Amino acid sequence: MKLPKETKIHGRWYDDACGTAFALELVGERWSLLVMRELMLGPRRFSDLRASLPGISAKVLTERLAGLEASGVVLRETLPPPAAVQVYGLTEWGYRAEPIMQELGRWAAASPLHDPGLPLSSVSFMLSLRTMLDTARADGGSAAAGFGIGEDTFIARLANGEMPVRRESIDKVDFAFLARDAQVLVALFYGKVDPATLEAAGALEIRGDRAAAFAFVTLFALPSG
Amino acid sequence: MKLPKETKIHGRWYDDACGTAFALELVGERWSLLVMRELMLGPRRFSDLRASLPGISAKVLTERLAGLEASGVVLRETLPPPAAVQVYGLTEWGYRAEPIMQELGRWAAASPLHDPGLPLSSVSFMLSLRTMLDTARADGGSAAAGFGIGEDTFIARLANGEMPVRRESIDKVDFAFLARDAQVLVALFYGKVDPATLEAAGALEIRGDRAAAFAFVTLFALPSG
DNA sequence: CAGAATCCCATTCGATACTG
DNA sequence: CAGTATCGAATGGGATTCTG
Repeated sequence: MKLPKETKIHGRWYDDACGTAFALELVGERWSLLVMRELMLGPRRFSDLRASLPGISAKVLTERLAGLEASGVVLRETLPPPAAVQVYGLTEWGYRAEPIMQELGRWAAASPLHDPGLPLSSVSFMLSLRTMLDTARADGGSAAAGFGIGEDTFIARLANGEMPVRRESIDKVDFAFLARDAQVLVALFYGKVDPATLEAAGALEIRGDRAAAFAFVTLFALPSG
Repeated sequence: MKLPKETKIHGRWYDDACGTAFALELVGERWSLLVMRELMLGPRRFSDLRASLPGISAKVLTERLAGLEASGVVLRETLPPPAAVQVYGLTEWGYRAEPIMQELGRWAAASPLHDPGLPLSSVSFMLSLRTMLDTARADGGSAAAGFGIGEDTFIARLANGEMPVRRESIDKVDFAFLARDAQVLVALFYGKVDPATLEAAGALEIRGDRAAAFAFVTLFALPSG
């Protein structure tokens, strides 16, 4: 006779009261943190997530979402009619995991083995901007910067040294960067490639106040050493 | 004919330039971060590591150490004679991973599911002190606090709002806490259990300047909510 | 299209035994 | 003590299929 195999929160790996160990039990499985990363800028649908995470299978995504939901990190909700679609979003506590990803990224960026040539999801790029914002230089400045990356649009609103980013349509911004993919923006913001070159290649379009847009780009930089 | 199967850095999981994803390729395997945690306060021997990580097998520990060495996180060295034993330590870059663990711990501590009753390694406890130091209250203060936890001894040197912790014998400190295990110190520092109770139970001994020791304890607290 | 269910192979893990 | 070797069991994850 088999027990009905209750939803397990994935049984206690490390017998350890350390907060780090507990966190790893919650989000230490393969893919978990990357799923959370993709939700960090707002709820998404199952297939959006799948598309943003090259290599994840439907099964694994289902499992991770279920696990994260059981852990109180993810919330599954059905949008009100007429949309009536299912979306997954982070709980308030889930959103507070952003510093974990920032520290991981900051640390890994200092590795000599890092290959920045790989593809990048639009969310990854937008989150990296938040991490790489030079708060000293940005302080006092303010701007509403639009981003169009493939099908996705975001607005980053710089004010008081903070810069929340939201998935939002980009009308009413001071300027906007429209790019085919996130790598183009990596070249622009971190590679400091000349915008004119990218525009000439048809990979980038800058709308609105171009001077302000160029100034905005200078607020971001990879850690120096 | 079989290829000699070169040391693989464990082949590319996520095809993703995001720093977070890359970090997870380096240290995202089960146990990796906990091994690093145990090395965070100084080099250890294989069997010390095994003893501090309840549940890890010799095989997995060997594999993780090799992987971390290949990634440039861990360094294997042989102590000069007459000791001549093998120890594993973090590289300079490896030590810079501490904020990752702090953020993980901080975040997980806010979970309602966290069970603080589990056993805790001495390193976990000492690292938690660094995380939970109330820098506002500690600023200006200074002290050399000794800790004896089981067989391990550490000194935490508070000065200028910083508090490095080192594996070191505890003579020449202002005061020292001697405890049977880390849980006793959790009760003292975070549970705010009366020291007298713990001493009466034979679980704790406080040496040196007791008043200063009591004041020191008040500098640490779990996040309020 | 969203996602649950099944199948099956590859990998990983842990226990035990063994070695310098 | 510091691992290596081997083996069986558990798990993971891709592919495919099925349902609303």
